[in-house]
Amino acid sequence: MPESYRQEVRDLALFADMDQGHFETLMRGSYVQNFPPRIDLITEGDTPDFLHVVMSGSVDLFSSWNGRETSLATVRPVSTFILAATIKDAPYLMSARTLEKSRIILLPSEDVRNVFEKDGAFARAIVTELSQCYRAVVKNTKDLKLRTSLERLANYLLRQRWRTGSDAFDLTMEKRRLASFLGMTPENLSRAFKGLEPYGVRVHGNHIKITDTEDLARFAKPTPLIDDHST
Amino acid sequence: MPESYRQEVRDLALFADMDQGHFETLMRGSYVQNFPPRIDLITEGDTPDFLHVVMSGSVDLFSSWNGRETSLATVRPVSTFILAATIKDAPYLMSARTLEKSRIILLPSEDVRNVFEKDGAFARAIVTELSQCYRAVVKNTKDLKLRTSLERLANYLLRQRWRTGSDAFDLTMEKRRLASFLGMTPENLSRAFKGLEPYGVRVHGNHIKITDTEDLARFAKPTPLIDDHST
DNA sequence: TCCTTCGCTTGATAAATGTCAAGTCGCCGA
DNA sequence: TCGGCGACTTGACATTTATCAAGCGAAGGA
Repeated sequence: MPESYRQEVRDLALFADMDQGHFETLMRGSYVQNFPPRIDLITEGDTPDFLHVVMSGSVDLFSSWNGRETSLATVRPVSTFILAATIKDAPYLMSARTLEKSRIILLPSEDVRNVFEKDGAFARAIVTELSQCYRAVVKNTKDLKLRTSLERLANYLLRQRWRTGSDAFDLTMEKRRLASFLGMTPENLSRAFKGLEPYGVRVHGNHIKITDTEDLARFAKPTPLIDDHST
Repeated sequence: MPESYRQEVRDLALFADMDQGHFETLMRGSYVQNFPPRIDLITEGDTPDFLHVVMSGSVDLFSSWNGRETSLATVRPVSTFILAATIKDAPYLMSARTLEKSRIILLPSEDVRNVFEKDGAFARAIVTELSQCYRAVVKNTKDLKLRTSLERLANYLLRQRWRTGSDAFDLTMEKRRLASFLGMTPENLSRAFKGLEPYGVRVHGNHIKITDTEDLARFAKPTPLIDDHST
């Protein structure tokens, strides 16, 4: 087994405090794999084989029903996905595909469950991770149910501004995926960008410039209870 | 401290396997309280004082933003709420109010966190509970983003049919709250019920009768990946 | 360089959903 | 028994959002 990624995994909050022997057990069955862009990693409804850890690149979590599809989240390094399904040994609720070239570590689900049963520190780390995920989804639900698409876009842009620390930034995903993530069509997103021009939003391709943050915020009315993704 | 509710709590999956001494610690600071209907229990944005356990009655979890309000979930006996906020010691993302007369046990958040840090079995039980909650919210998000309001109502009715095991049942909440829960206005819900008549849905007050399940299911296209709330 | 492809935009239109106002109905207390 | 309140319904209308079709324009391959 290559040593190259052992330390990267060990440094993750999820694995940092666990027993060394248990960690070895996990690593023994694990492997790392490089995927090209647009490769399907998992399909919703399947049973978890591996816990996935994204080391580089990015992964789209999405779901389909009745011919429709929606993007639910983007996983960026370094974090895991499908943790809940792995622990419960329940079917995936979302599908996953790489967005770009990605390096992903695979930990056999059964090993993860076995170690989880024995290792209290690991269980506590999982609680922390799951709490974070749970709260993120709740915030997303509030965003969807309480705001119009224009308001969702405005707040999304303010979050990006906060994340990058700059009034000018590039969108981190295609507009079509952003539209899906925000729960609207690409056409509607295009018009929503236009609709935010009066509030000081300039768009050139995927480059965004916010010329009047105060004005945009007055419209968007951001709140940490929806828009602060760190707590 | 009254012994009356000790065993009820101990029997909950969340507390069943934990160390006896730790359980005593939790119970020492706890108390039970009876609330009338429509009483506010917690307000979003506040910091968790107590983990709440609903022993009887029911509690509405909701959220407000910019003068709008939406119902996110109903908590029924016996289960807890605001577990994630308690563990993370982060602000509540939802408000809670009793829907009916309710008996609720309150466990000081700090005690919960202290025991969580020491007790692996408790941590594992929390993981199980949080996984369940997380997956429930993801399913709800898929319901919201992939379905129209008519489809959401149709699938809701099929879930109720499944839950009660009968083609005829009463709605468990006011229509206005059901509308809010399903992400629509009361007016729209009223029309949606009408829109499902051709598929064999009869409504009299809050009594529902499904005369042609096959037909309704053909329209609703339920899937366990959204509608099975047990996994 | 030219051509194709694909994502994006735009316009016209349709469908879904929300808003406002007025009514109906049933329940509960005086 | 009689109001009166509140939830629900209904109709008319406005707004939001989706759909369909056409066109634009940048990126990449022949």
